[in-house]
Amino acid sequence: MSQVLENMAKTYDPAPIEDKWYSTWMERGLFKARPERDKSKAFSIVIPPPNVTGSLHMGHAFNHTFQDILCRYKRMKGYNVLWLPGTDHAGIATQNVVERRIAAEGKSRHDLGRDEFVRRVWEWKEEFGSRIINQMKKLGNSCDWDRERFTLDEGLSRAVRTVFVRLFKKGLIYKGKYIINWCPRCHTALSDIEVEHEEQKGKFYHVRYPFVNGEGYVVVATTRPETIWGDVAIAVHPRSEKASLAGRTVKVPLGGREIPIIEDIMVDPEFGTGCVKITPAHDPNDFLVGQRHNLEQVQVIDENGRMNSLAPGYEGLSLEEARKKAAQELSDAGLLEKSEDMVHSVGHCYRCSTVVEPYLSEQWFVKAKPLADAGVKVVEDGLIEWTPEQWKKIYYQWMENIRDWCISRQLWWGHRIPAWTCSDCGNITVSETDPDVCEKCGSANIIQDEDVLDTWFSSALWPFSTLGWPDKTEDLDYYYPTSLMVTGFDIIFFWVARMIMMGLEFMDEVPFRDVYIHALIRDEKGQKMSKSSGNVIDPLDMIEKYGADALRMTLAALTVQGRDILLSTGKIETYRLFMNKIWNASRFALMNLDESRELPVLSADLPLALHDRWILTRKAQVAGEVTRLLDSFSTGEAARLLYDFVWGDLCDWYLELSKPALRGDEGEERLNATRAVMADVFRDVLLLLHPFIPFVTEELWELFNFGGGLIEENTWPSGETGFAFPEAVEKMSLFQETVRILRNLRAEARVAPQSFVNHATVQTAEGTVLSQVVGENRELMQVLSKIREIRTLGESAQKPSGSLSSQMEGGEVSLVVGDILDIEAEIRRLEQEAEAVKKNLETTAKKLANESFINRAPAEVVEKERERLAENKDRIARIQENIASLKRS
RNA sequence: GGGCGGAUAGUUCAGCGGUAGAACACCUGCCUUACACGCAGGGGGUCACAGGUUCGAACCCUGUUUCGCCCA
Repeated sequence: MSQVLENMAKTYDPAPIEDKWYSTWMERGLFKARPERDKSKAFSIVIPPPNVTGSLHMGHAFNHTFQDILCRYKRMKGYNVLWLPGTDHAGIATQNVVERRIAAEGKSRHDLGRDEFVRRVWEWKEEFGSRIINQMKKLGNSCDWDRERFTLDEGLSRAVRTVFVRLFKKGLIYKGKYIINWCPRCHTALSDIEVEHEEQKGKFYHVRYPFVNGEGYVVVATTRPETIWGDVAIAVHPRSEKASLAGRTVKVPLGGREIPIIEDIMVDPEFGTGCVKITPAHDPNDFLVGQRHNLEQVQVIDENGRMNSLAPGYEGLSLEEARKKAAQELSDAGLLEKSEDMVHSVGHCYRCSTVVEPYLSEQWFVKAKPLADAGVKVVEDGLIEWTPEQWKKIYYQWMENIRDWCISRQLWWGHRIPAWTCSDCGNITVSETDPDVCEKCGSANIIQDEDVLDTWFSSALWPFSTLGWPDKTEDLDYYYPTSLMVTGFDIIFFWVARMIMMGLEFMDEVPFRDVYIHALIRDEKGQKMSKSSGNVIDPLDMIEKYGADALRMTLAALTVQGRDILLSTGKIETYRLFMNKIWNASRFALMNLDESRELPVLSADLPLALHDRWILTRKAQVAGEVTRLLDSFSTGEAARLLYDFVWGDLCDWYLELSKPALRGDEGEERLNATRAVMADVFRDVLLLLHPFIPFVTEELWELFNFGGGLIEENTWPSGETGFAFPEAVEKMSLFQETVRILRNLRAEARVAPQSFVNHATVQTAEGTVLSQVVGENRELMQVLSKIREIRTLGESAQKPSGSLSSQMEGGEVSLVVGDILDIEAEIRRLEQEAEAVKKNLETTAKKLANESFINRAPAEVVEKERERLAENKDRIARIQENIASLKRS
């Protein structure tokens, strides 16, 4: 045995191989993208940038595996591939992490001051930012790491500023005092989509507001009695029975302010009491009502989510405390009519889950409508294809109802807004370079806005900012628009939609041609993986335990359109076994190819056996199919097809069938032919598997010595090989069926697995395919079924007595066992078989008895049914005969 | 309230007009010279329910039930 084989472990161990090959790929510049002349060859993907301070979770692993499969596939197809990696500065999340860190030192960011705090975040980024990048490498990501970007790096910051300034000058960015979503814990504004709504139990308080003049009161229902302090009006619907109340004045039951009853169509007369209290500073709908009616905005809640001094006696209370106290106070005053249980939807911060407060403050906004209109049009025009298509609808729905985007965040970590307010004239100067003086009055008394931009603002520019924009770069020219965007449905609004809007606005072209939206990874019970529920499966643990290939193959094979993926270690285990299978199959092949270091070449004049022609044909079919599947982003089906082909066709059948020839039992020529076929099949199988499991295939490629450099530098198997024999597929399936029946009969007869049965017969009419198959492959059939002699018998021939038999397409297979010990049992078995055939026969007969079936069904379907009927009739007759003969004996 | 998706073997899921499939799990038996991380054989399903379209429906249509997600 050669050196190579001796070094090949009996069990596949990924650990020593994966790191070795990743460094080799890097050294050889395999992932390096180089723009060239022919633009039609460009294939580019920008990675959805993970949070720089995060670590790789299963969602990333899944997302990246998908992209990596396509990138590697495209390289092998001859494309000029760029997979551009990078990370995101994740404003809120990262700032939170660092704040927590310094809190451990007993300090707040305010103690440090802005500059020092930002310095500390950068420090943290330098320390941990490379972690996730290294984790991506462990997975095998074939990114061009020389082009790695970060949303806060110099170039991207320049892009952000350029975009901000241009949008501002175009009137698409404005500053204003509006009600926004405020996270009292993160101390920042959030955009609408950063709020997660959740159904919660609460109380619906029915509160009396007494009239100022005269007796009586109106009843208003609210879930938030603490905001009564900020009430400035009561609204009724103009066409409801309550409309007559309009114009009267009531007294706010807390604080006693006198407020008017007004009419507004926002009120739903059917809901609650039909009277709504208006608190413009603390409710988004009320805010709009307040604007329409020019109402005062009374703010009674502060930025920490506590009551302020405008609510005397409540100052400093949390909202929950205030709510309780208000309810109590109202009840004591006899002003609480009733309180009922109610489930209502409450907004939470998507970063820290704190209840979000509608909060009145001055913020920056993007006027989204004009941008969204363009974004809808390009999708309608088919310039961006969605897979699966259903997500298009969700996209339209959101884009068509888009609201202005609040982009300012009260954070320190992020792109600081490039706007300077003049203390003298109040003018705002917005500029790409830091200005020294006010552009209007020339005063040097200008102060930069304290806020930073939403991280998603910079992410929206990712497809072009990473390629060098605003500069005109070669990369941008060659790789933009990118080919494909791969991401989860949860960030269609956050990211996909905004990239489309920004791409169109600044590049005048879509950011990507295809969007592939995938599902989420969940645990085996279907729960979302989260640290708090302790059900996280860490991809790095899995890589360490099973190897990156096994994890990748699992993720690929489990991919199904439109369904979440329920992952468990058991599933990864299954695919780890597949790695071992490929490894050992290759080991077997190598043992038999090894004698001559030169690889045998497949040629037309070699004596090919049925199974050779069959495996070559199947391989070509599979190659064609996998190609088609990958072109339509069906990585899951492709992976499953390859799994079945390798394990089922190649290992279970072909390798077993090749053994006699490889032992030399069939002579020199057959030995050579078998080697040539085997080498050819393994070569293509490794190529086809490579995008899915790059490490083990690279290792095996080298062991086989297939040449052509690294495996990925070789050409993708097209499926058109010139070695396809369609008739071999049908013949092989008859061969397999015969063997299966023989094995089954052996088991029925309780023949010990290792012992040989003397003989068996296959009874079939002269000249059938079956008789041909048996005639041409007798020895192999005997080997696989462990029978010394298999004879073919003509239709009318007398079958040897004492045999167990079973029917198959075109004939009867019998295992001759001499004395049948249990004749009764055998009769029962045959009767069962007859019963099954009869059932089939009945359905077929019913169909054929139906005149409209004969008339309307396609001719070939009818023909097939007729054949089936005849076949089943024969089978039953033969079984009956067998039963009768058993009964005679 | 509006929308989307799922319901197929014990479990996880393929299949999406022409006689129901895989993987795990289960049962029987095997260390057969690549692999016991393996091999061979086997059992197991009114394809949620009710209508409809069709010669023919797990598959298409309409309802119902139920689970999950998104938006308000």
